[in-house]
Amino acid sequence: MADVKGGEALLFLTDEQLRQGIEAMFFAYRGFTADPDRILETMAYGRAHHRAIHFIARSPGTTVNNLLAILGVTKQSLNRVLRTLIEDGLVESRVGTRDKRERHLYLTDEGETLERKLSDAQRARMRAAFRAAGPEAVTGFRQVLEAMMDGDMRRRYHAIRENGA
Amino acid sequence: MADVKGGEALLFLTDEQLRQGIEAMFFAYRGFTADPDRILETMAYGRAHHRAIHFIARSPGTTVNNLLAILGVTKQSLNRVLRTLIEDGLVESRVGTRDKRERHLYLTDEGETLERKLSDAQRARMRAAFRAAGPEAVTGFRQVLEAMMDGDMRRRYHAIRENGA
DNA sequence: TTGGAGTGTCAACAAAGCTGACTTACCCTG
DNA sequence: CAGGGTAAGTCAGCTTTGTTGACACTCCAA
Repeated sequence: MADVKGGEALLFLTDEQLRQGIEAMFFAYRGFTADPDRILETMAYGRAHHRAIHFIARSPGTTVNNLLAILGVTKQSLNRVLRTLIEDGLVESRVGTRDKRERHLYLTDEGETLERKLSDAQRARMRAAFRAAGPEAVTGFRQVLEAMMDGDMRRRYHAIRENGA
Repeated sequence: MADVKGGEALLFLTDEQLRQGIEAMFFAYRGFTADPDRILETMAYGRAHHRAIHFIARSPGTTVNNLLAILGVTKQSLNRVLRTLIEDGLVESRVGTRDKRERHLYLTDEGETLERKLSDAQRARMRAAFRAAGPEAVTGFRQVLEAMMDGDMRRRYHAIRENGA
């Protein structure tokens, strides 16, 4: 393992290579969020609303606490976003049946319409990038991103994959 | 897992695959910024300061206008950040010799010390991710990220690579 | 029945983005 | 050399999205 890597490591782990990776992340993330941002700024919503909508769409019936952990923000911050989405009729909050303290979150039809609009735009860019780079590059892309995550984020990433399939 | 892979080449543009790519970007970006953020929050600086410091370090003598274009923010927003960095003696602003309207930006020794501290942390994570994923994955990672950028960001990305080498 | 967990809310604040309007200094061209 | 445009800086005011801290309510479980 260490031997195999020795020569290659010297080539691709120079500071210059790493810096380029860092800058690639920075510029690519801008592109990644650009399309949804453009849509959102025509309404009274921001990126935070998009994130909430995305993960509610992905795991319908998720609790507030679970969403909190996924998004990594305080409940006060999430609550403000969630409240506007509920007021505007995009998200429905149902009291739990098993545990009535919990609120389970669902998108309404209107919420799903917006979700589709946002994710269509984001997926279109992702699709174009995947297509341009090719399937092998996509595999590598995902491997590096996964390795870049913090441990608990990686766990959540996998949990959602199982859930959302 | 191995036999699934053949089909993956055909299936990698399904909505589910694209969604996983989107979520991978989200969670990975969190990891990407986590280490510098931890360092920055012990001082009076934020992510915006880090970005300015990074690109000044990368292209010493860059002008305010150039930095503006790279970062994609308004001059008012950048100016606030830059002003504190100059006041604190991390960045030096020199009047241009050829064109005296321009200010050329350099890191001071103190600025370079912080830059190194931040970028060491970020590079360490990038290095670990690159090492874990392997050189082929790194190539794919960069191909996909580059394809995800907006056109002018891609141009800047390459311009910096030439500059910074 | 009491303690703790999950949730929601209020208040106050900070970081970092935005627009618009304006000044100062400077370059370049007619 | 005058005028128009460019680079930078600044002031004021606003928005989004994050933060703490304090507190109330509901409900489960020991």
